[in-house]
Amino acid sequence: MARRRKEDALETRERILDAAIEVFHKRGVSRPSLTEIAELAGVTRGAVYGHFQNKADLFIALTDRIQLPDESLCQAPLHGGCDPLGELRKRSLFLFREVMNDEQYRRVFEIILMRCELVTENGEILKRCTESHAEGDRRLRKLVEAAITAGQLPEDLDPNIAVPILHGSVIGLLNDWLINPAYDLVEVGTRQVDALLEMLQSSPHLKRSGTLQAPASA
Amino acid sequence: MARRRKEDALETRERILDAAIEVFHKRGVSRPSLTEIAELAGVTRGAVYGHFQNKADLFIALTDRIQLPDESLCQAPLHGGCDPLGELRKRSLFLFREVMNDEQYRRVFEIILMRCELVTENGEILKRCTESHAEGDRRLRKLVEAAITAGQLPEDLDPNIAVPILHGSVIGLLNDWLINPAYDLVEVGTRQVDALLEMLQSSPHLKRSGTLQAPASA
DNA sequence: ATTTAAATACATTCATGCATGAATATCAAT
DNA sequence: ATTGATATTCATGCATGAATGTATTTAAAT
Repeated sequence: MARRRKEDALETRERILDAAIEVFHKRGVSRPSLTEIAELAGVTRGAVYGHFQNKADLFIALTDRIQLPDESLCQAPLHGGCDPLGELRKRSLFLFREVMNDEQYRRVFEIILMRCELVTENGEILKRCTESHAEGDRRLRKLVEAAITAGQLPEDLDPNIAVPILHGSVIGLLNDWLINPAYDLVEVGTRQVDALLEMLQSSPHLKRSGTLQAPASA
Repeated sequence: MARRRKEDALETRERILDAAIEVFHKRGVSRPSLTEIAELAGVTRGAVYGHFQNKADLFIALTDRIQLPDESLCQAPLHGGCDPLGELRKRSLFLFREVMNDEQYRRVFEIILMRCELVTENGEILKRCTESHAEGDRRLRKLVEAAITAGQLPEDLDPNIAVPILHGSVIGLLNDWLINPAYDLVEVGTRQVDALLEMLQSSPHLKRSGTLQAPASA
């Protein structure tokens, strides 16, 4: 074939990306050839190489279109800070809703989560995953500490305990649901977050005293 | 080279398996060739084909040596049933301890979790993952229901809510820790489980009334 | 006329799986 | 204990196929 208009070229690019999502989602990232993706997109391999350097580059372009859960959960630097817990709740529910309702988002996320190999050869996405995870923890910690300062959480709550539990529970529910979406994620998620926040306020098992823990200075 | 004694042959097999763990853990399952694994094991590809049919077969042999978290979490059909909550607690802590202390176990688990592609071409491991997940949910539900019957949890606790939250939280913490093992999993895990069980007993957000939910018949 | 999207053709690389062969372990028979 | 036959582990070499990346060509848009 021959040259298309600029708009057509962009559309071709999108078609390739969509085809790649479908193929990667069904067969993983490593196995399928570019031929397979090209054919599903209705073009030849030449077109793919015209838009992307190689499969890794195509994969990166795909993942750039979505936010990872940790990125979505902990984006802005908690504006204002008047209601940290409300902020946390809002963001969690937003994430649950987005994952549940946006099919395309979900499929890309499923590819990253369980249909690609997080190794150095996939440097870009590996980096994003680990860094967003770490950054998520950091932001979550700030939220929790702000909540303590604001009086929304008890003084003697141990962030070293609360943060990983909170993070693991929310992200864990999300991942679980992706594996087996047998329930209403938004409803269960809402209840989870509410119950967890309540738990942070009241549970003696999350206090600093329990086991020896580096006592927060100041 | 030539034939070895039976024991030597078994040792060769083990060496190949260990080499495969190392290679898969570092570079993922799909990329490395059998040559790479053989060389690390100090043999040639011929030896690998002598012990395993192909890479997929080798990978299966690897994963057969460990239990998945859900398998470990929900093995026996809850013997006796006098103390369901204690049973649940015990199993969770056992899992946390095992993952934290057994390096080999952990590496294989990390391969399954984030260094292989869970697609139909990897049928065996995909099946194990999805089935153990489902079975884990089923067993967890039985435990929760038994706990309600035994009076350890409130009558109006909604298992449809409690089970996914419990499962997601525990498995989520485990997965989180594997990504970034920056804390003591056993300590945080213990506190998490204790706080969660407490939460199940007291939180109004996990009751049946909240939103319309299929009322458990009888 | 020139530029560019996309097809086509081609060379190269590489992993796989198998067939073959070497050399020792194992065991039965003496 | 020695010998001989057999089985078995592992190395080697080869044929095959497939995917990749690039170079070249085509033909339309500007």
